[in-house]
Amino acid sequence: MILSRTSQYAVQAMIYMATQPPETPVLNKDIAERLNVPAPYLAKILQSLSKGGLLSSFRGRLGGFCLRQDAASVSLMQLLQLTEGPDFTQSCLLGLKRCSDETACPVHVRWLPIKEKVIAMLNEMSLADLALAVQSGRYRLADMPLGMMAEA
Amino acid sequence: MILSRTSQYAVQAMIYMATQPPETPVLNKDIAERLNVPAPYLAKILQSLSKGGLLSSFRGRLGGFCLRQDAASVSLMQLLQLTEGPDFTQSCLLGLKRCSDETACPVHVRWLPIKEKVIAMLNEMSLADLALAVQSGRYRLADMPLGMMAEA
DNA sequence: GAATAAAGGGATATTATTATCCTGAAATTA
DNA sequence: TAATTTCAGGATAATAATATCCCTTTATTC
Repeated sequence: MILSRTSQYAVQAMIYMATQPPETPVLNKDIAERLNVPAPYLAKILQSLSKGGLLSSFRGRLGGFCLRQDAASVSLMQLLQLTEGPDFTQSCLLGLKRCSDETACPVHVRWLPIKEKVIAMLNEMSLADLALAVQSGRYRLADMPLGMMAEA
Repeated sequence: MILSRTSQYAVQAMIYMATQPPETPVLNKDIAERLNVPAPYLAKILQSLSKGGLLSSFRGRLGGFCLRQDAASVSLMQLLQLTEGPDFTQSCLLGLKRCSDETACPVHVRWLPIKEKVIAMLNEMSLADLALAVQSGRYRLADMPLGMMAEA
Protein backbone atom coordinates (compact mmCIF):
# COMPACT_ATOMS: atom_id res chain seq x y z
CA MET A 1 0.00 0.00 0.00
CA ILE A 2 2.90 2.30 0.60
CA LEU A 3 6.14 3.13 -1.13
CA SER A 4 9.54 2.78 0.46
CA ARG A 5 10.97 5.94 1.89
CA THR A 6 13.57 5.83 -0.81
CA SER A 7 10.86 6.00 -3.45
CA GLN A 8 9.08 8.77 -1.65
CA TYR A 9 12.23 10.85 -1.54
CA ALA A 10 12.94 10.06 -5.17
CA VAL A 11 9.49 11.10 -6.32
CA GLN A 12 9.55 14.27 -4.31
CA ALA A 13 13.00 15.16 -5.56
CA MET A 14 12.13 14.52 -9.18
CA ILE A 15 8.98 16.56 -8.97
CA TYR A 16 10.90 19.35 -7.35
CA MET A 17 13.50 19.27 -10.07
CA ALA A 18 10.74 19.45 -12.63
CA THR A 19 9.56 22.67 -11.04
CA GLN A 20 13.00 24.20 -11.54
CA PRO A 21 14.29 25.70 -14.79
CA PRO A 22 15.71 22.85 -16.85
CA GLU A 23 19.37 22.83 -17.86
CA THR A 24 20.30 24.59 -14.64
CA PRO A 25 21.75 22.02 -12.25
CA VAL A 26 20.05 21.74 -8.90
CA LEU A 27 22.12 20.94 -5.85
CA ASN A 28 21.49 17.86 -3.77
CA LYS A 29 21.88 20.06 -0.74
CA ASP A 30 19.14 22.41 -1.89
CA ILE A 31 16.73 19.63 -2.72
CA ALA A 32 17.32 18.00 0.64
CA GLU A 33 16.74 21.27 2.40
CA ARG A 34 13.54 22.05 0.55
CA LEU A 35 12.14 18.59 1.06
CA ASN A 36 13.40 18.33 4.59
CA VAL A 37 15.09 15.04 3.87
CA PRO A 38 18.54 13.73 4.92
CA ALA A 39 21.01 15.09 2.39
CA PRO A 40 23.55 12.25 2.37
CA TYR A 41 20.85 9.71 1.84
CA LEU A 42 19.21 11.72 -0.88
CA ALA A 43 22.60 11.97 -2.55
CA LYS A 44 22.69 8.21 -2.87
CA ILE A 45 19.25 8.19 -4.37
CA LEU A 46 20.06 10.89 -6.91
CA GLN A 47 23.20 9.00 -7.76
CA SER A 48 21.21 5.91 -8.57
CA LEU A 49 18.70 7.91 -10.58
CA SER A 50 21.64 9.20 -12.59
CA LYS A 51 22.84 5.69 -13.20
CA GLY A 52 19.31 4.77 -14.10
CA GLY A 53 19.31 7.42 -16.79
CA LEU A 54 16.74 9.81 -15.39
CA LEU A 55 19.19 12.43 -14.22
CA SER A 56 22.37 13.99 -15.48
CA SER A 57 24.91 14.91 -12.86
CA PHE A 58 27.63 17.52 -12.98
CA ARG A 59 30.50 17.89 -10.60
CA GLY A 60 32.33 20.93 -9.50
CA ARG A 61 31.39 24.47 -8.94
CA LEU A 62 28.32 24.86 -11.09
CA GLY A 63 27.45 21.24 -10.65
CA GLY A 64 24.31 19.52 -9.50
CA PHE A 65 21.61 17.41 -11.07
CA CYS A 66 19.34 17.96 -14.08
CA LEU A 67 16.52 15.94 -15.52
CA ARG A 68 17.98 14.11 -18.46
CA GLN A 69 14.71 14.06 -20.35
CA ASP A 70 11.85 16.45 -20.62
CA ALA A 71 9.67 16.30 -17.52
CA ALA A 72 6.63 15.53 -19.66
CA SER A 73 8.25 12.38 -20.93
CA VAL A 74 9.05 10.86 -17.55
CA SER A 75 6.25 8.92 -15.88
CA LEU A 76 5.94 8.03 -12.26
CA MET A 77 6.12 4.42 -13.40
CA GLN A 78 9.53 4.92 -14.95
CA LEU A 79 10.80 6.47 -11.80
CA LEU A 80 9.37 3.88 -9.45
CA GLN A 81 10.68 1.06 -11.54
CA LEU A 82 14.13 2.38 -10.75
CA THR A 83 13.59 2.75 -7.05
CA GLU A 84 11.32 -0.20 -6.35
CA GLY A 85 12.62 -2.60 -8.93
CA PRO A 86 11.50 -3.28 -12.47
CA ASP A 87 8.48 -5.41 -11.65
CA PHE A 88 7.27 -3.95 -8.44
CA THR A 89 3.74 -3.81 -9.77
CA GLN A 90 3.67 -7.48 -10.51
CA SER A 91 4.16 -8.91 -7.08
CA CYS A 92 1.38 -10.87 -5.45
CA LEU A 93 -0.46 -9.17 -2.62
CA LEU A 94 -0.02 -12.25 -0.45
CA GLY A 95 3.58 -12.74 -1.44
CA LEU A 96 3.23 -15.82 -3.60
CA LYS A 97 6.03 -16.36 -6.04
CA ARG A 98 3.71 -17.53 -8.74
CA CYS A 99 0.42 -15.73 -8.86
CA SER A 100 -0.89 -15.21 -12.35
CA ASP A 101 -4.28 -15.54 -13.98
CA GLU A 102 -3.76 -19.28 -14.33
CA THR A 103 -2.61 -20.06 -10.84
CA ALA A 104 -3.49 -17.41 -8.34
CA CYS A 105 -3.88 -16.55 -4.71
CA PRO A 106 -7.44 -16.07 -3.46
CA VAL A 107 -7.35 -12.27 -3.59
CA HIS A 108 -5.99 -12.18 -7.11
CA VAL A 109 -9.26 -11.68 -8.97
CA ARG A 110 -10.29 -8.81 -6.77
CA TRP A 111 -6.89 -7.21 -6.68
CA LEU A 112 -6.16 -7.36 -10.38
CA PRO A 113 -8.51 -4.62 -11.58
CA ILE A 114 -7.27 -2.29 -8.87
CA LYS A 115 -3.70 -3.05 -9.69
CA GLU A 116 -4.40 -2.20 -13.29
CA LYS A 117 -5.79 1.14 -12.26
CA VAL A 118 -2.67 1.81 -10.25
CA ILE A 119 -0.47 0.88 -13.15
CA ALA A 120 -2.45 3.08 -15.50
CA MET A 121 -2.18 5.97 -13.10
CA LEU A 122 1.54 5.57 -12.71
CA ASN A 123 1.97 5.43 -16.45
CA GLU A 124 -0.22 8.42 -17.08
CA MET A 125 1.25 10.80 -14.55
CA SER A 126 4.31 12.63 -15.74
CA LEU A 127 6.72 14.70 -13.76
CA ALA A 128 5.48 17.70 -15.71
CA ASP A 129 1.91 17.13 -14.55
CA LEU A 130 3.01 16.83 -10.98
CA ALA A 131 5.32 19.81 -11.15
CA LEU A 132 2.50 21.88 -12.57
CA ALA A 133 0.25 20.82 -9.74
CA VAL A 134 2.86 21.93 -7.25
CA GLN A 135 3.50 25.18 -9.05
CA SER A 136 -0.17 25.99 -9.04
CA GLY A 137 0.21 26.33 -5.29
CA ARG A 138 -2.60 23.96 -4.52
CA TYR A 139 -0.40 20.99 -3.72
CA ARG A 140 2.59 20.50 -1.49
CA LEU A 141 5.75 18.53 -1.96
CA ALA A 142 6.80 18.32 1.66
CA ASP A 143 5.64 18.76 5.21
CA MET A 144 6.94 22.23 5.57
CA PRO A 145 5.76 25.25 7.42
CA LEU A 146 7.02 27.60 4.73
CA GLY A 147 5.76 27.01 1.21
CA MET A 148 8.15 25.74 -1.38
CA MET A 149 6.26 26.32 -4.58
CA ALA A 150 7.67 29.55 -5.80
CA GLU A 151 8.26 30.62 -9.39
CA ALA A 152 5.65 29.53 -11.88
CA MET B 1 1.91 -1.42 -3.18
CA ILE B 2 2.81 -4.41 -1.12
CA LEU B 3 2.05 -5.68 2.34
CA SER B 4 4.66 -6.46 4.94
CA ARG B 5 5.66 -10.07 5.20
CA THR B 6 4.01 -10.13 8.58
CA SER B 7 0.71 -9.18 7.02
CA GLN B 8 1.11 -11.69 4.25
CA TYR B 9 1.70 -14.46 6.76
CA ALA B 10 -1.23 -13.26 8.83
CA VAL B 11 -3.62 -13.22 5.91
CA GLN B 12 -2.52 -16.60 4.69
CA ALA B 13 -2.80 -18.06 8.16
CA MET B 14 -6.23 -16.63 8.79
CA ILE B 15 -7.55 -17.85 5.46
CA TYR B 16 -6.12 -21.25 6.17
CA MET B 17 -7.79 -21.35 9.54
CA ALA B 18 -11.04 -20.41 7.90
CA THR B 19 -10.76 -23.47 5.69
CA GLN B 20 -10.51 -25.68 8.77
CA PRO B 21 -13.44 -26.88 10.87
CA PRO B 22 -14.20 -24.16 13.39
CA GLU B 23 -13.95 -24.87 17.11
CA THR B 24 -11.15 -27.32 16.51
CA PRO B 25 -7.89 -25.63 17.43
CA VAL B 26 -5.28 -25.51 14.72
CA LEU B 27 -1.62 -25.77 15.64
CA ASN B 28 0.83 -23.04 14.84
CA LYS B 29 3.21 -25.75 13.75
CA ASP B 30 0.72 -27.12 11.25
CA ILE B 31 -0.12 -23.74 9.80
CA ALA B 32 3.54 -22.90 9.42
CA GLU B 33 4.18 -26.17 7.70
CA ARG B 34 1.29 -25.83 5.30
CA LEU B 35 2.15 -22.26 4.41
CA ASN B 36 5.86 -22.93 4.34
CA VAL B 37 6.53 -20.09 6.72
CA PRO B 38 8.89 -19.88 9.73
CA ALA B 39 6.99 -21.35 12.67
CA PRO B 40 8.47 -19.26 15.52
CA TYR B 41 7.77 -16.07 13.65
CA LEU B 42 4.26 -17.12 12.78
CA ALA B 43 3.75 -17.91 16.45
CA LYS B 44 4.40 -14.28 17.30
CA ILE B 45 1.95 -13.16 14.68
CA LEU B 46 -0.78 -15.50 15.86
CA GLN B 47 -0.13 -14.34 19.38
CA SER B 48 -0.74 -10.76 18.37
CA LEU B 49 -3.86 -11.71 16.45
CA SER B 50 -5.11 -13.32 19.64
CA LYS B 51 -4.43 -10.16 21.58
CA GLY B 52 -6.13 -8.26 18.80
CA GLY B 53 -9.25 -10.31 19.32
CA LEU B 54 -9.35 -12.21 16.05
CA LEU B 55 -8.15 -15.51 17.43
CA SER B 56 -8.70 -17.56 20.52
CA SER B 57 -5.73 -19.51 21.76
CA PHE B 58 -5.60 -22.63 23.84
CA ARG B 59 -2.61 -24.08 25.58
CA GLY B 60 -1.79 -27.61 26.40
CA ARG B 61 -2.36 -30.83 24.68
CA LEU B 62 -5.38 -30.13 22.55
CA GLY B 63 -4.40 -26.53 22.20
CA GLY B 64 -3.95 -24.32 19.21
CA PHE B 65 -5.73 -21.39 17.66
CA CYS B 66 -9.33 -20.85 16.57
CA LEU B 67 -11.05 -17.99 14.84
CA ARG B 68 -12.83 -16.09 17.56
CA GLN B 69 -15.58 -14.92 15.24
CA ASP B 70 -17.32 -16.45 12.30
CA ALA B 71 -15.10 -16.31 9.22
CA ALA B 72 -17.82 -14.46 7.33
CA SER B 73 -17.71 -11.63 9.82
CA VAL B 74 -13.98 -10.96 9.59
CA SER B 75 -12.86 -8.70 6.77
CA LEU B 76 -9.41 -8.39 5.32
CA MET B 77 -9.51 -4.81 6.52
CA GLN B 78 -9.99 -5.84 10.12
CA LEU B 79 -7.09 -8.19 9.88
CA LEU B 80 -4.74 -5.76 8.18
CA GLN B 81 -5.55 -3.03 10.61
CA LEU B 82 -4.08 -5.28 13.26
CA THR B 83 -0.94 -6.14 11.37
CA GLU B 84 -0.27 -2.89 9.55
CA GLY B 85 -1.63 -0.46 12.09
CA PRO B 86 -5.08 1.06 12.44
CA ASP B 87 -4.75 3.70 9.75
CA PHE B 88 -2.53 2.05 7.24
CA THR B 89 -4.91 3.01 4.46
CA GLN B 90 -4.70 6.67 5.28
CA SER B 91 -1.03 7.31 4.76
CA CYS B 92 0.07 9.59 1.95
CA LEU B 93 1.67 7.93 -1.05
CA LEU B 94 4.54 10.39 -0.89
CA GLY B 95 4.89 10.14 2.84
CA LEU B 96 3.55 13.54 3.82
CA LYS B 97 2.33 13.76 7.36
CA ARG B 98 -0.57 15.94 6.40
CA CYS B 99 -2.17 15.05 3.13
CA SER B 100 -5.91 15.47 3.09
CA ASP B 101 -8.39 16.91 0.64
CA GLU B 102 -7.62 20.41 1.88
CA THR B 103 -3.86 20.27 1.83
CA ALA B 104 -2.51 17.53 -0.36
CA CYS B 105 0.49 16.17 -2.17
CA PRO B 106 0.39 16.37 -5.97
CA VAL B 107 -0.62 12.74 -6.48
CA HIS B 108 -3.45 12.93 -3.98
CA VAL B 109 -6.30 13.59 -6.41
CA ARG B 110 -5.33 10.72 -8.65
CA TRP B 111 -4.56 8.35 -5.83
CA LEU B 112 -7.67 8.94 -3.78
CA PRO B 113 -10.20 7.12 -5.98
CA ILE B 114 -7.91 4.13 -6.23
CA LYS B 115 -7.34 4.11 -2.53
CA GLU B 116 -11.06 4.09 -2.02
CA LYS B 117 -11.39 1.08 -4.24
CA VAL B 118 -8.74 -0.68 -2.23
CA ILE B 119 -10.48 0.16 0.99
CA ALA B 120 -13.80 -1.04 -0.35
CA MET B 121 -12.23 -4.26 -1.48
CA LEU B 122 -10.61 -4.88 1.87
CA ASN B 123 -13.88 -4.21 3.64
CA GLU B 124 -15.87 -6.42 1.35
CA MET B 125 -13.67 -9.47 1.38
CA SER B 126 -14.25 -11.78 4.29
CA LEU B 127 -12.18 -14.70 5.42
CA ALA B 128 -15.09 -16.91 4.49
CA ASP B 129 -15.01 -15.69 0.89
CA LEU B 130 -11.33 -16.30 0.66
CA ALA B 131 -11.50 -19.67 2.34
CA LEU B 132 -14.18 -20.70 -0.09
CA ALA B 133 -12.02 -19.62 -3.00
CA VAL B 134 -9.20 -21.76 -1.69
CA GLN B 135 -11.46 -24.71 -1.00
CA SER B 136 -12.79 -24.57 -4.53
CA GLY B 137 -9.33 -25.63 -5.60
CA ARG B 138 -8.91 -22.81 -8.03
CA TYR B 139 -6.75 -20.66 -5.78
CA ARG B 140 -3.63 -21.32 -3.78
CA LEU B 141 -2.58 -20.13 -0.36
CA ALA B 142 1.11 -20.82 -0.66
CA ASP B 143 3.88 -21.53 -3.09
CA MET B 144 3.73 -25.23 -2.68
CA PRO B 145 4.30 -28.13 -5.00
CA LEU B 146 1.62 -30.23 -3.31
CA GLY B 147 -1.84 -28.74 -3.08
CA MET B 148 -3.13 -27.68 0.28
CA MET B 149 -6.79 -27.25 -0.35
CA ALA B 150 -8.29 -30.48 0.80
CA GLU B 151 -11.58 -30.98 2.57
CA ALA B 152 -14.45 -28.85 1.33
C1' DG C 1 1.30 -36.68 40.29
C1' DA C 2 4.44 -37.21 36.17
C1' DA C 3 5.01 -36.79 31.36
C1' DT C 4 3.85 -34.54 27.32
C1' DA C 5 2.25 -31.03 24.14
C1' DA C 6 0.99 -26.63 23.21
C1' DA C 7 1.00 -21.41 23.53
C1' DG C 8 3.13 -17.22 26.25
C1' DG C 9 6.75 -14.15 26.61
C1' DG C 10 11.23 -12.34 26.90
C1' DA C 11 15.88 -12.15 24.96
C1' DT C 12 18.67 -12.47 21.16
C1' DA C 13 20.21 -12.94 16.27
C1' DT C 14 19.92 -11.87 11.45
C1' DT C 15 18.87 -9.10 7.57
C1' DA C 16 17.24 -5.12 5.05
C1' DT C 17 16.46 -0.38 5.05
C1' DT C 18 17.66 4.05 6.12
C1' DA C 19 21.19 7.25 7.31
C1' DT C 20 25.93 9.10 8.05
C1' DC C 21 30.89 9.72 7.27
C1' DC C 22 35.04 10.17 4.84
C1' DT C 23 38.03 10.43 1.06
C1' DG C 24 38.69 11.05 -3.81
C1' DA C 25 37.62 12.95 -8.46
C1' DA C 26 36.01 16.49 -11.46
C1' DA C 27 34.88 21.12 -12.61
C1' DT C 28 35.05 26.07 -11.86
C1' DT C 29 37.17 30.32 -10.36
C1' DA C 30 40.76 33.09 -9.36
C1' DT D 1 48.31 26.20 -10.21
C1' DA D 2 45.70 26.55 -5.96
C1' DA D 3 41.33 26.91 -3.70
C1' DT D 4 36.72 25.82 -3.66
C1' DT D 5 32.58 23.41 -4.71
C1' DT D 6 30.06 19.52 -5.93
C1' DC D 7 29.22 14.70 -7.07
C1' DA D 8 31.24 9.59 -6.71
C1' DG D 9 31.92 5.80 -4.09
C1' DG D 10 33.13 3.01 -0.35
C1' DA D 11 32.78 2.09 4.58
C1' DT D 12 30.28 2.36 8.53
C1' DA D 13 26.37 3.19 11.78
C1' DA D 14 21.57 3.21 13.37
C1' DT D 15 17.08 1.47 13.01
C1' DA D 16 13.38 -1.49 11.83
C1' DA D 17 11.69 -5.89 10.16
C1' DT D 18 12.16 -10.59 10.21
C1' DA D 19 13.52 -14.76 12.44
C1' DT D 20 15.24 -17.81 16.22
C1' DC D 21 15.96 -19.47 21.00
C1' DC D 22 14.91 -20.56 25.62
C1' DC D 23 12.29 -21.00 29.38
C1' DT D 24 7.65 -20.69 31.62
C1' DT D 25 2.78 -21.53 31.98
C1' DT D 26 -1.28 -24.15 31.00
C1' DA D 27 -3.78 -27.99 29.74
C1' DT D 28 -4.22 -32.97 28.62
C1' DT D 29 -3.13 -37.76 29.14
C1' DC D 30 -1.53 -41.48 31.54
